[in-house]
Amino acid sequence: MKFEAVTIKDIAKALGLSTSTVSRALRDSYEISPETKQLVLDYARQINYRPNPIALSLKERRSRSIGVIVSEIANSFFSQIINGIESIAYSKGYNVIISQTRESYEREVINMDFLSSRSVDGFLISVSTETKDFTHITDLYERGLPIVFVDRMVESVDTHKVIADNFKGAYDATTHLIKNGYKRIAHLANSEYLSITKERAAGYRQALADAKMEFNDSYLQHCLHGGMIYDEVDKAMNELMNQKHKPDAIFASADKLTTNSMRYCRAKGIIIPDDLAMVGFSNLDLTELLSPSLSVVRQPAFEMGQVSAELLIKTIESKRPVTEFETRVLPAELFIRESSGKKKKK
Amino acid sequence: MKFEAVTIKDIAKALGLSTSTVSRALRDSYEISPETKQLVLDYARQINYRPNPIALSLKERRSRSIGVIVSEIANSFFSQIINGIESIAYSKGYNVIISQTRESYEREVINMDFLSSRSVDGFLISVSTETKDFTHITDLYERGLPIVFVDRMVESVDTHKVIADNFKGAYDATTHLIKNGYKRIAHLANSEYLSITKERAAGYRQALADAKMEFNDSYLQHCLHGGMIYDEVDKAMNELMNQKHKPDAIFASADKLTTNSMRYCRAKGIIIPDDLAMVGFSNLDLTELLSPSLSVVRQPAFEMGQVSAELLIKTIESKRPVTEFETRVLPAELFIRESSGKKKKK
DNA sequence: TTTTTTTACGCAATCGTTCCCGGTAACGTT
DNA sequence: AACGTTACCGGGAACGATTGCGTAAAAAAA
Repeated sequence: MKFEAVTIKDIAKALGLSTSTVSRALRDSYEISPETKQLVLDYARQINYRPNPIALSLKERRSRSIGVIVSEIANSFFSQIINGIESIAYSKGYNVIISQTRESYEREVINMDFLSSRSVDGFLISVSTETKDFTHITDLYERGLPIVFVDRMVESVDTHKVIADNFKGAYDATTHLIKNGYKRIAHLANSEYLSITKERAAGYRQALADAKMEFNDSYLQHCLHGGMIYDEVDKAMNELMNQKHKPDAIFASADKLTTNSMRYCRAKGIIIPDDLAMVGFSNLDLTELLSPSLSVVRQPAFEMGQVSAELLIKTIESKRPVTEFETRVLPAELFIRESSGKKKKK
Repeated sequence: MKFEAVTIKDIAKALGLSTSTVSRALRDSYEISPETKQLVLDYARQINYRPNPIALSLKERRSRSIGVIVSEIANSFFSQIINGIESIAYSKGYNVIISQTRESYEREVINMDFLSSRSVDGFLISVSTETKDFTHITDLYERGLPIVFVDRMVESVDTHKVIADNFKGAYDATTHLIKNGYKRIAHLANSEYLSITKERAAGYRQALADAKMEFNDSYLQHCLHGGMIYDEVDKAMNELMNQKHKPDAIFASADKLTTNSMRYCRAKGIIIPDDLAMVGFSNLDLTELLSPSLSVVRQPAFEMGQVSAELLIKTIESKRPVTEFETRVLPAELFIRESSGKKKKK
């Protein structure tokens, strides 16, 4: 099936003008007489002329589109980020092309490759949990393609970064558990490769240290795919719960880690918070409907998306190569609900 | 910032050939000698040549991209559909551009307009709850742009449609409530404009009729934005619960209707299922973690996405205008959990 | 050896748009 | 009267790739 669009040539022919004149009239050039302009404009509106963005892209060597690399759009955190990105991008005339890695390094490479060959003008990236080799990113970066990291960044690449205050979020969550009387607080962490994992773990450890509590290495478990796969959470939780001194609280550092560890507790008959308290990093909007309702550290995902899109577009549209980059840290907020209720005396 | 890509001309110049020869060599044309082919191929690989898809789009008058119009990607149902679409589209070399209406007619028009001017080769549409005027769709359809409807379709447009068995899903859900002893079953329905709303309401009414139960008009409440806005659910629930003979069960016909009516019950101290049983159309993957766990009619969203993408791409790539269209109806499955437990005797 | 066929490549048009060059009037300035 | 300005507009190259057509050289057939 084919679908014919109106071009500048059609207007030129119909009006007995040249394409140059029509083009200039449409762009409101000073070299065109007001009458001709009006003529062209009226006719263009009448036949519903739309400039062909593909021809423009070819000519201007830019596509006015940005590529977004996230792990999963089904994850509230990322879908909120995307909403923020779109709100800015659309207002500035940019198209947003979303690509999901599902936490696979391989898919990240393939997708970025695909999008860069589709001539996106820049990337907004939250790297996959598996990614430890960054050459696919640095290659593009070195060829001059603007890149902004959101949430999960690559330290070694010098560009704009937008993150939540992971350290403080983790610190607050852990401190909250401590204040509520929990003594053996475990940390269910994301992939070790991620920047956010390190930052959150640091906040967790600092909170323990400030409360003069000992850090126990066996209370720290990592999940390579951020809890996306139930089995890895199951395994990690078993490691935690099969110890002699099992934890009485868990600080989970990702959305799926949190929900899947709740699933685990359901399956094993572990009562939250009586047997095990729980706080997680999560942007779920159903936390208060869960059983029990879930205490979370919530990141300002929408704003993170907005800020990162603004920074990216600013970089794309900059005339001179950008050399000064900023790292924006947005606050993360702790919401206290039932899952981390005060520890009951036995 | 600019980012120079290597073109076919660079290869031609470097190898002392014409661009035609290079092009043909890359496409493995028979008119190019094996030696020249090898030369070109080797060099192309060496300098990492990628054909410019924008130039191709301009020439071939197609973009190899499809536009997807959904209400919200944060909705599990739609994000699963999108995953299905992407799985097919990427394998066939198509790009997927996602656009959210947030149930706004205005945004639907703007977004479709934007995407069609960006030369998508076809649309996969699930109309917004507000949409009752379809001229923005029929205009494109009449100009020959392939369109496939997913889930929420427009009856009057003759094209491929992919839906779940809404009638049966609703019938099963209602019948299940009846069998569990509920006598006054209300239906919290989506926007009246939607095809799915009518189908589900029909299933609901048929189930009542088959059980020789009376249909009570005051037990049917519509929400124009599919429950996306809490206030409309609050209002509808108040209408239901402030009656003299208030319902003892609710069949909610959308994801957000279900979760927001649970919020309502929480807020009002209504115990589910003791005071009010609940079954909803939902593709949430957290239903078993809710309090109480939620009985749902689940649609095969991923498959719906796959099937619709296949139909769309088949239409796009068809040489002759397509005149035979199909409507694929996929089964919806009822999952029974706590929220619709057997009615307790008072 | 001559003619025909085949092989292997280049030229140029094309897609829709912009923009650098021009060019031509009409008018004003010496 | 001769030249410069200004206002308006058109021709055509360019962006990157494909492709119909033309053609030289080589190979095959006569």
